[in-house]
Amino acid sequence: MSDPTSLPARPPLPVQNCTPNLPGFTCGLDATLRVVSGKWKPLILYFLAQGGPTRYGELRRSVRDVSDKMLIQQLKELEADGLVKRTDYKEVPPRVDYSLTTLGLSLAEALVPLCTWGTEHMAEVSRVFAEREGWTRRGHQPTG
Amino acid sequence: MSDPTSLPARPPLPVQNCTPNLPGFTCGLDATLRVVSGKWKPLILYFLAQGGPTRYGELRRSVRDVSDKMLIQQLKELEADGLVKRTDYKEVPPRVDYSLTTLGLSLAEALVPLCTWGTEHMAEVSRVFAEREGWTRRGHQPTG
DNA sequence: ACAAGTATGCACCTTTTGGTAAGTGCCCAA
DNA sequence: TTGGGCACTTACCAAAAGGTGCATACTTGT
Repeated sequence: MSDPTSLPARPPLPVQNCTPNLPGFTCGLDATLRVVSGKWKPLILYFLAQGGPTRYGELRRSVRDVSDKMLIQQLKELEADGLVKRTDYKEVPPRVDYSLTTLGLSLAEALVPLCTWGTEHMAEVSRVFAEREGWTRRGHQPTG
Repeated sequence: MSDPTSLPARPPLPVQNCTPNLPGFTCGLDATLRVVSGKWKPLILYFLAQGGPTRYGELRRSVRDVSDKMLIQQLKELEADGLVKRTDYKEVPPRVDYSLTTLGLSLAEALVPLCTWGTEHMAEVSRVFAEREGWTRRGHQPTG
């Protein structure tokens, strides 16, 4: 009956919507991950979702440890993907700000469950990563 | 009133839960992305969520174009992260299967909105990617 | 005996991603 | 005149991710 090889009566599939569609994407999730993956993109999305239109410099200061090159690059990609809008006020000294588009906002909304999951299971995930990488090297007080 | 510089009365923040927490993760989303990013991981999660315990070979055939090295590697990582369980039946010829853990299943559930988003906006995303990369090289009729 | 299938491991290489440091053109303050 | 802030840009480099192909040890089928 509970023979692992037969696997009867599957409970409701959690990851539906994941049907291979357009060329280049294996599924919706794949498409999504391509636009959000990038070391700083989630953070950028996060800050823009929170703060609304944000100037470059401010964003730069908000997203800690990001370099100019990286920030610009990720912003450009997000812009090219239609997730953020860049507004250049053509002033001098330069003034530019970035905000989420409707698409970007909808993505940010879709990300909420992932944020929640990550927050809830961060301890587990963190623990496992700590061992894989040399994470405790600087000594941020492990167990002892 | 709708002066872009003043931004009054923010609507509800969509990406809450994204508060910097444990060392190594900037936010929950960051933690989540670290465990799901990997070229084949979403697909693996997808198939496991659909099919339940799946033998290596079957998975290999399901996840099209994946190589042994990659599949094994991603499975190992997913296993190390506590998302999938590997069962070795110690038979000969070898028989091993992979299934989602409770944690893996909960993640798969959290991924659903992303799948949906990706599916809904795949056309847009695909279009933009087509131009960025050399996507049209095989000639799937561009504009001209 | 030989090929094929089973689930991996390993060596080597290319591509992608991320990071550092410097420079640009413009203005303002000291 | 020097220095700083603004929003970038560029050249170069290191690290991570991904890919190819061969090897293993054992069994079944031809």
